[in-house]
Parts: sequence; structure tokens; C-alpha cells
Amino acid sequence: MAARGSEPSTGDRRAPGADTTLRDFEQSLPMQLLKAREAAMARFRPMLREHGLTEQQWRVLRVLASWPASDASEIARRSLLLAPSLSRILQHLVTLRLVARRTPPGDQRRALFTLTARGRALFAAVAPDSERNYRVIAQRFGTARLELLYALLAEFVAALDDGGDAMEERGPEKKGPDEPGPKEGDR
Amino acid sequence: MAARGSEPSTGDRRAPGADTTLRDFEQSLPMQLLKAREAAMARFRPMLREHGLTEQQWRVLRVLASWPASDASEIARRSLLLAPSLSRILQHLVTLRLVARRTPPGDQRRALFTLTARGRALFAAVAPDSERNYRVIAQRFGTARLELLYALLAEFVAALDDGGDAMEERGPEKKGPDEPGPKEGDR
DNA sequence: GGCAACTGGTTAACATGTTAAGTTTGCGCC
DNA sequence: GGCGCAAACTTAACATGTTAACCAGTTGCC
Repeated sequence: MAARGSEPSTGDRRAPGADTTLRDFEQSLPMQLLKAREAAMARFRPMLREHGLTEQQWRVLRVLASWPASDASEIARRSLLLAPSLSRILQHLVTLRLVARRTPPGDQRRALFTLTARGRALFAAVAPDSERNYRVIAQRFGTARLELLYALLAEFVAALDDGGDAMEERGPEKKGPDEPGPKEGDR
Repeated sequence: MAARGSEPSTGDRRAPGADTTLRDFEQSLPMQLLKAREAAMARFRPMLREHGLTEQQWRVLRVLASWPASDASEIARRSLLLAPSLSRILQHLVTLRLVARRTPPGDQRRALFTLTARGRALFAAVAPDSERNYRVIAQRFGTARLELLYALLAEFVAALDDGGDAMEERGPEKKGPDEPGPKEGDR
């Protein structure tokens, strides 16, 4: 509960010398990114909840709305969900009859997923609300600054991802550079 | 719109007309913020794991290293953890004897927490590694761009938080590229 | 053909996120 | 001094995050 507010702290006495080494904690980039994301998601979650969806379930539906017949790996990559989480979410969505599952003829290992009619209907019902939230955010923050923020975030990801595996001082096993970046880069 | 008899969608065929309404999903701000945070945290998590800590446990330890004798509410606010999560984490840290709990004399409802000697030792052991990671990030991304990103994120949070707690429509505001500055004084 | 290695997914186990409800303590107030 | 209510946590219940292990299907290769 208190994590969302910005209440003035009652006492700001910090431990002497405690912050001389580490960057000021609450100013660290991961924290700021988390805070920014929370500020944005706080507008989406209540709306999604009214439709009976979690944030992650909605991410999956959005992927399937744009790229039907995706396999699990592709959904995971596009929705930024880890495979185990996605596996559970898809099982749930299939139970709710929002998503249908089938196995492609060529490869019995894979699994393809598609929105059912019910899933498409739910997507169509939620999409306008989602869109409205995005417009409010853009209007409040300003389109120009928003674009700048997008660009910076993309550069940040590229700067850290391209560097690749940081702590890679160990045995160069079979880490051939044959696959530089299966992240995105398509289209 | 029958989703039948289709080939494996190895390519990037998007559903026709599926993206005309919603902003391109993977470009949405929450996703980009999540992606950026993941890129940063991917360097921290393995390091923390070697010390037997999760990301959130480390956040709590950092708060207590800088602000000893914090109560649960203050820790929650500074670490961006929700009260239920923090409650469990603190119980765990107390079990591990990294953190000590006591009740202040004036108010039996509150609970104050402090690092034990063991907790301080662990903090001292992890901090250099954490610091090194921050330096690598700053060096790769560039200090100047990093500061710009910090500023933008802070403005973003301020823009959405000040608006209060709903999707209330407000009068037309002009947002210049320069920002008057984050204001508090909520509540 | 057969076997090792790999691929795509799933399970398992534990920790956290999220919302709602419960519990104890403090505080104002008549 | 009892009553109503708010504050500060805590529990509960379910969903997801995270790592490791597992497993069936597939591929490469001798």
C-alpha cells in the first residue's frame, strides 16, 4: 500500500557513510524504471481487472491478436514472459476458452495458439479502454518527450544487450557468435 | 475469419487490420520499460544469487543499510515493495538472522527493523559487486544519456502521479519540452 | 539403425506480485 | 470508559517471476 505513494518521510536520517559507495539507492536505474512502469500500469490494471484479466494475460491476448497461430516461443518473446509463466497462462486461457491450442503437423514438439471467437470478442471489448489509457498518458507526458523516452529506452536495451554476456570471463565453451541476437530485429 | 488450414507462421505476418487501433504492442511504453529493466537486472540477478539473495531481498537490505531502524511502511515505500510482499520478505530475513525486528515503545502496531551484524557483513560483501555493475552500465550507455534518462523517467512519474488516481480528463495543458519540475505535496 | 545432442515445452519448488479481508493497537469523542 | 474509526501490519488466495530439472520429439552423424 505504501509503496505507491510519495509520502514525505518522517525522518531522513541516513546512516553515516552508508551511501558513499553505492549509488543512491532509490535513484538507481532499475528502481526508476520500476517506478515509471508502476505509474503507467496503475492505470491499466484496474481497467483490466474489470474485464477479468491480469496484465500478463492481456499481453498474451494482444500478441495473439496481432500474430495469430504463434507458437509458445514466439508468444514468450513478444510478450516478454518467461516460458514457465507463459505455459501456465496459456493453460488458463485455454480453460477459459479464450485461446485454442493445436499441434502443427510438421513438429510434434511445438504448440500453436489462436484466439477463439470468444477471445477475439474480449479483445475487442478491452482494446478501446486500453487505447484510451495510452492516449491519456501521451497527452499528460507530451508526445515529444514520449518519443524521446522511447528512443532512449531502445538505445539503453541495445547498449546492454549488444554487449551481450557481461560476466563472460570463463570457459569459452560453445558460445559461438553464430546467433548474435534472436531478440527482435525482424520486420 | 476462419483460423484453419494455415501454414506455420514462421514469418511475421500480422493479422490484417489488427494493429490499426492499438499502439504497436511491443512498442508500448510499459513493455519498453519492462524490457529496459530486464536488460539491467539480468546483470544483477546472477550476482545476487551467488550471495543467496533475491532482487527484492537485496532492495530491503539496501534500504536498511541507508536508513536503519525503518518501520515496515518506510521500507515498503523506499523499496517499492507492496506491504504483503515485504511482510513475507522481512520474516524470511529475520529467520536468516540478517535483520532484527523490534517494537517501538510508543506504538505497538509498528515494527522497526535493523540490519544485524551478519546483515551488515553480507551487505558489505555484495555492495562492491553491485557497484561494479552500475559502473559497467553507466560506461556502456554513457553518463550523459543516463542522466537524461533519469530526468525523463522522473518527469514521467511526476506527470502521471500528479494527475491523481484515475483516468480523469483534465483541461488542455501545454507541455513544453522543459518541465517545471517535479512537485510533491500530494495528500 | 542407433545414439548423443539439441529443441520446444512442461513441471516442480520456492519467492514475489496483487487484491481483499482480517487483526491488533492507537485515537478521538461523546 | 466505552464506541467508532483509522493506522499498521499480517493472512489468505490466487497469479506470476525465477531457476532448475524433466521429457518427448527431432536432428545430426557415424
